[in-house]
Amino acid sequence: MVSRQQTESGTTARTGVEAVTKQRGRPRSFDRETALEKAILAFWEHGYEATSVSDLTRVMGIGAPSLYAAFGDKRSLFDEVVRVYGTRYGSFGERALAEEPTARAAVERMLREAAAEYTAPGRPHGCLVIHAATNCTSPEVEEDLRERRNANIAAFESRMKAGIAAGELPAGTDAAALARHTGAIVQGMSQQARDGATREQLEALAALAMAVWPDSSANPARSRTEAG
Amino acid sequence: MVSRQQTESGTTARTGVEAVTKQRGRPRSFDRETALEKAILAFWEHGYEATSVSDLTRVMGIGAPSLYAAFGDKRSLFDEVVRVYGTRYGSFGERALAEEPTARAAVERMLREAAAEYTAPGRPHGCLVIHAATNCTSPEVEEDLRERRNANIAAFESRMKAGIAAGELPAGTDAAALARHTGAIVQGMSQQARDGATREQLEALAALAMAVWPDSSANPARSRTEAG
DNA sequence: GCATTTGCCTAGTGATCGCTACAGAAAAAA
DNA sequence: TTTTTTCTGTAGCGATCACTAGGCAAATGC
Repeated sequence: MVSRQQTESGTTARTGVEAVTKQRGRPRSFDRETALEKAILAFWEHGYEATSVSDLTRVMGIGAPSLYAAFGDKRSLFDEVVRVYGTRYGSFGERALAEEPTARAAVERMLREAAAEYTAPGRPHGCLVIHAATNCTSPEVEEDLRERRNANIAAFESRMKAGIAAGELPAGTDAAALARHTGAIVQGMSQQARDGATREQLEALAALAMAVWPDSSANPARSRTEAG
Repeated sequence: MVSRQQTESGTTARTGVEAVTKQRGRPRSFDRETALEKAILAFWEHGYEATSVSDLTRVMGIGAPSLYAAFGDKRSLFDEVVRVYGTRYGSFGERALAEEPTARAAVERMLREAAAEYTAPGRPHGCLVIHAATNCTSPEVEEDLRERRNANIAAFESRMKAGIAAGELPAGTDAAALARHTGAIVQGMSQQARDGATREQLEALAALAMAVWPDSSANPARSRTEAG
């Protein structure tokens, strides 16, 4: 009765085969997935506290009781929003870390993609995880996203340590500092995307930031028109 | 009758000589400056929206009517808080830019001091201007601090351009990108200070970030225990 | 058809928001 | 002292907050 409401109704897995059983009562008059996407955009743009339930019902196109029946309370809706956001919009970092052959290539790709993602047209700028729960009345929400941010930095560090172990980075490389630096660049890029920076400006920033890597070439701060 | 209430009462400048004229009515029962400092700390820690007027009256130790009589409404109190914060806590950047002989030395000092300021004990961590007005219901407050952040980046850029003109930086240096990069580092440091980073961690991050400068030495990402 | 189940809509809950009217209290001016 | 001026405390304003009770609507099961 409780958890049932928050899952997509109409499908049940039975004996390994997905069987569609007709729901008994009145069917939902809205599409849960598109309503969730609207909620993602609203929370993304205005943050957890500044997005009221009446804001949500307006942009989702449903009444408050429908929202509570389908998603639980505001907090659990936000939790789902953060989870889906992570897989739908915030996974480029993990993907780069997992797919690129070196830590350096992974971070370079991540920063380049961040410049594009954080300024993508038709979406709120910047990163939801970085901005949606700052200055919250309820500390739990704030703490939840804080842990995600710190987990990201920890993931950077472990990837860099793997790079050191693999010999792709010098043995003396300070993985923790490099990871924190990468996190600061990502967070700073997200902030500046919110503050109106363009994709090109963020790309230049990111390219410059790559100069801190041990095997970088000299004179990175030269303009691209001169240095190529 | 309107602006009078918001200034410190009891002193009036007359014919160039500061004359203390006794106030006519009942004197204020609290010290306006210490109450303002409490408000600074409250807004600094929780941000504009998450700090309610009742929060303010509690930490300031005064009633709501006294607050409104002495500081105007919540918005104008926040404006004063931001202004005083800027001179009291947020001026280390300007000072470094103005006092250091080179742009590079100025940024290096600014980042080093930021690591200390953003983690100073007994105060909220991070920067009020960066964090206190994200996700606001009223866009004006958000825009006000956004303009301050962008003005800071513009100040970085003009200092770097001056450095190029003075010959202390290579002529091809991309001042705009370097300024945005510096802004990203500062904003990232502030975010990480809020997320629990220590002063030492931020100092390592800042030292690493200085490697993007044209005249930096090689292999900056090495640990200090090995390289220094 | 009828009963059951489930979702939607109206209308509201108590709590808190920013803010203020009003009366009493404390000072100087008369 | 009395009057005038200003501040303080109580008490409450309308608006909005997150949230929900209750009745109706729309589907299936019989």
